[in-house]
Amino acid sequence: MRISERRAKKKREEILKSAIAIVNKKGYEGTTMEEIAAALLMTKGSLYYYFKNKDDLIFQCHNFVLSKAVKDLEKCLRAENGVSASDTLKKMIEIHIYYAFNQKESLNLIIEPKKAYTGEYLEPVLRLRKHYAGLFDEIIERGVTQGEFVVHEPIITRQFILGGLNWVQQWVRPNGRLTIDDIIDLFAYNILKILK
Amino acid sequence: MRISERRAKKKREEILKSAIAIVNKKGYEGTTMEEIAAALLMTKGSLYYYFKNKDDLIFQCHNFVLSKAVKDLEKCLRAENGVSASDTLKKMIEIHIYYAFNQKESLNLIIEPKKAYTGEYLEPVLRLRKHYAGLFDEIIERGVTQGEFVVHEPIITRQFILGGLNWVQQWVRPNGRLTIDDIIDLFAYNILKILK
Amino acid sequence: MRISERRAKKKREEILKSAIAIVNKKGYEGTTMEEIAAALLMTKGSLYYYFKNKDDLIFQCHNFVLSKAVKDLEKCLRAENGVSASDTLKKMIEIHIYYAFNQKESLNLIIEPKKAYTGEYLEPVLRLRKHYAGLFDEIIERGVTQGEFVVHEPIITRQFILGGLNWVQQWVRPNGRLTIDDIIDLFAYNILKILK
Amino acid sequence: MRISERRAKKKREEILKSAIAIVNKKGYEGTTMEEIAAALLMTKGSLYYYFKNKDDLIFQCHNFVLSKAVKDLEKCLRAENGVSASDTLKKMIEIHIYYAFNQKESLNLIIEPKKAYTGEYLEPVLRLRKHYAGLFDEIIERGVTQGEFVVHEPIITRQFILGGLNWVQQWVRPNGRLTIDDIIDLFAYNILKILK
DNA sequence: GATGAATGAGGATTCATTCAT
DNA sequence: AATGAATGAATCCTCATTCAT
Repeated sequence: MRISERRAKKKREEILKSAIAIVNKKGYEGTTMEEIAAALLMTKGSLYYYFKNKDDLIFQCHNFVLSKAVKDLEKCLRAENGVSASDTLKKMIEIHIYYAFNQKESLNLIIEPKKAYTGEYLEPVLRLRKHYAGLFDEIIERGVTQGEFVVHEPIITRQFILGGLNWVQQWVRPNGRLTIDDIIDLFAYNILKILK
Repeated sequence: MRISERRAKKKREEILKSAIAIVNKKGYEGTTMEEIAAALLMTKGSLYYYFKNKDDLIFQCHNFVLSKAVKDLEKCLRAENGVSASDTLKKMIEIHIYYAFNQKESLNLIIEPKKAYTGEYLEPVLRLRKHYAGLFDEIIERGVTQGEFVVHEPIITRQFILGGLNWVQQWVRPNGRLTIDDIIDLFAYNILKILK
Repeated sequence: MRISERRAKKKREEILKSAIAIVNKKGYEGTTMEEIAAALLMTKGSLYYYFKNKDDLIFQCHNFVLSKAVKDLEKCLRAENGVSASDTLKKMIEIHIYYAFNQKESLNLIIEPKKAYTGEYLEPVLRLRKHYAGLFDEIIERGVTQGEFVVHEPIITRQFILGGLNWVQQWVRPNGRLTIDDIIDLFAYNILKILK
Repeated sequence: MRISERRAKKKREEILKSAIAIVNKKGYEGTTMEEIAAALLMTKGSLYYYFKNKDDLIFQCHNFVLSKAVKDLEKCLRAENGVSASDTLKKMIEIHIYYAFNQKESLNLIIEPKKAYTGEYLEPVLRLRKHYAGLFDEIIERGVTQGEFVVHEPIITRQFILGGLNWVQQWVRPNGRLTIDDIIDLFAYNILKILK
């Protein structure tokens, strides 16, 4: 029981990972169950053994990666040592860009949830996204409290910052003139200019 | 001929405008030819007299709006009076947000062109977008030249700024707590903080 | 406009008639859109030009024939001349058996509507059936009023009678020992025995 | 062997009983192997250890119930005490209605066997049904022989009566205005009117 | 120019069935 | 005996596209 359950979970993750790659290449509507199955050398029907339907599968793709990213951000945010808000934020920017870049295939923050998800799946997606965004609110607030940041309308500012960060997936290409670390530095530099 | 040509052109624009409204609401994949036709009290078939196919039509929607936005931006950029770079940029931000707000989907800069457009349509879209972005580069450069802005790596900074601006589409809702004008002010405020 | 409308209606009826034959041979679930289309030398897709979906098509099949039967029964019931209730009823039996026999392919009173129809289609089917049954109630009631019939619990009795009549489709075969007219006579004889 | 055989038989019956309940609720096509298995806390696959395939299983459901009904009818018919044909018939009506009411679908005499059963299963079903009907012929004949009934064309009359009885399935609902016993009385009353 | 009608290529989903373990 | 997993055929339905009139 234990074993088969674990095996099933592993398989589910395997499917998710493969599906994520396809979804991010072709988009939500552009991806077919057929294609996902084929990439795994399975048949369409088998997918339905592991996922209720396409919406479910795609939803779990999104969830899978976003949850991981959230966990990373939270760890960074909860670090107990006396790190300044600026440094924590910079670390968070790094994490975000890491996901957007290395896991581009998996964390599509760009798609509009309302178009991609319906009914029962929409709400959890929105919740998770809100949570994700909230982590940035938290660090901004902390910076303000500690007198490190000066922010007018923090929510709008956070929206602006996240927009800039998300946009990375649209244009950053590996092997560009600048390294990822360069970009992270520049972004952090710009963002701190806004917040100070 | 002349007359009929002109009439056809007018009809084409009429279709575009109606289609844009629908695309804005339902998105690219969510829009059907049927729906576009119905809204104009035409039949599906007739659309094919004016547009080669759906991709063509949607492409032209995008083009139509983006071109108008470009024209607006250019007019603002070319205004000969001695406006400061800051003020010009603020005006440009206003224009962008206006379009992002009112023409949501047809000016969907968030869409990855490589996903949405194929073959003959991809290249013009990319070109126009590059042009659009270039207008922001231009104003930044001007500000730098005139000693008004101080920018490190202007392209990266512009990408960041445009990201923040494009993202507006995803979250600005009419009747929110803040008015569009408030948001424009806040965005300009933040952006100028980066650039100064 | 007139013409094309009329042509469409004719086509719709053509489809219905063909579909009716198939549905009655294979049953509701056993019939596929493919099959219906093939029988008409059309493609599946075309059916959807005329009918919203399978439920709609099947519903209209049922409706088409049942409505005709109802009309026939009503004409017979409303005949102004001083026909006795017995004679009217006999005529109605004849009509019912006529449909069950000659139009066996089309009037399947046997299928359980609740299983075959869903949502929006169930209610009209039930209503029409109730109406059909009501016509028999009417003649029974008339007979009672006129002192011609003596009936205890007319609804139950009518249910019993209609059951016996509907059953005809299960066993009457053309070219049996008895003619249809024989069967009608025998049924009328038995039914009148119940009612008198 | 003996023991395991007996255990298998018991299991088979257990499955049948559970399946019958489901089939009664959802009908032949509406029932899935999955569902039957789930109700028994088994998996789909296991069912195939006990039954060749779905047709087999459903056929045996039908058989199981119909055989029991036949047995009940026969017991009633063979009762040696000097019961009148009328009383025997009334008892048979009671049995039929009891089954029609409680075992709705699995004793679905309304289903056209040729539609539901194929190949090897069709013939036994037809045979059993014929036998079932024959029991009613028998009592009618006995009544005639004993001078209790007067029947013209007994086969047609029996068809009519059985039709009325089978139809019960379609309309009797628990908690109606009349009790089952009321309905049995009324049916018997009407049927005897025909036969006398 | 316009349209009614038809088409056909998919795509999601269901489910009976199989089979290695 | 049982099951988890996989399969594939079948089925409904959508929609861009075509074309004769």
